Amino acid sequence: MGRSPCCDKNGLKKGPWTQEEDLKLMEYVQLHGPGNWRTLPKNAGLQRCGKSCRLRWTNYLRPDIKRGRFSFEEEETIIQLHSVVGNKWSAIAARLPGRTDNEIKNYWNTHIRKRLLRNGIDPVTHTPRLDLLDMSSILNSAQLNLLNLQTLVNPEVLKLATLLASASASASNQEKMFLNNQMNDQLPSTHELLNQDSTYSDQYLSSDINTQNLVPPCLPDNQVFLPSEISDQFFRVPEFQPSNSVLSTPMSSPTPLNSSSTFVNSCSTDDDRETYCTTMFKFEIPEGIQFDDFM
DNA sequence: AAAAGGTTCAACCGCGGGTGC
DNA sequence: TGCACCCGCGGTTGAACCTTT
Repeated sequence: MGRSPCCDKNGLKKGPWTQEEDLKLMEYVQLHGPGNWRTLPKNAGLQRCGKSCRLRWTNYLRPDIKRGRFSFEEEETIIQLHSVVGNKWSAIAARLPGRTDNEIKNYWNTHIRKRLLRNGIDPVTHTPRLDLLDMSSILNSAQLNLLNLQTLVNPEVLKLATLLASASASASNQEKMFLNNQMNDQLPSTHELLNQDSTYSDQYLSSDINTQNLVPPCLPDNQVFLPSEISDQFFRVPEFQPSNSVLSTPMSSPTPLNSSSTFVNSCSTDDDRETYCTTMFKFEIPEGIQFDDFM
């Protein structure tokens, strides 16, 4: 015997709710409390199925729902939690008072996910997108355009590229698989990539910026990337510090002038956020890198 | 001014876990 | 133990709205 439908579809209304329906639902729930969604529509005089009523109540009519823009803090919380629990919207919503899972899911799909993709971060794994890293094409084009190199890649992404390139040149297939697994384990998370203002981002955002300063601080100048140098020093994972994070709510924490946090705290629009995040993921190839040595 | 394309988000759908009989 | 039902979750849809050409 198959599962019976949640409600009799015949004669039941679908689509947007009217003010009158909202009123009926709110009055009923205020009197009897939420629950018993199957019998609620009939008792409340609504031509809707229970599911539709529950959804309308939990996502829209509930009195404790917070409407309006997501704050930087909320956005940051969503990214952090998503990196841990994935698409568990209800779990994320539980940590954001007044926000519904549906609202968070929509916000993720329409705003955050796109921004991560634009910044070269896989929104599922929260790591740099390896599918975008066609190493040979990146490095070949780098070689061809060495004199006019303004590649815009996150330093972590470049490290990956150079590591993979050097590994490809010398490693067996098994070694390559091992290397890939190791790197997946050691890659910094999305939040960490967006949260490195205490390391390289300050340099990138400072007014006296120059090419030499753009060398990622965890890599020595003129360093040649070789398989033997795959070590923790290249994957220094910064300690999570919410107060310094990229997406902190304005005025959330006092920070020094010229810091990235100060910059972010001045962000008030989506454009500001986008500009900031884009800046975070830009850098130039340092002059000292010897491409020939690992090609 | 109008058409086309893009974006947003409320609402729907199907599935699965939990529970009671 | 198995079935029916309730409820909640995550994925998807489509209408409304906005932006671009």
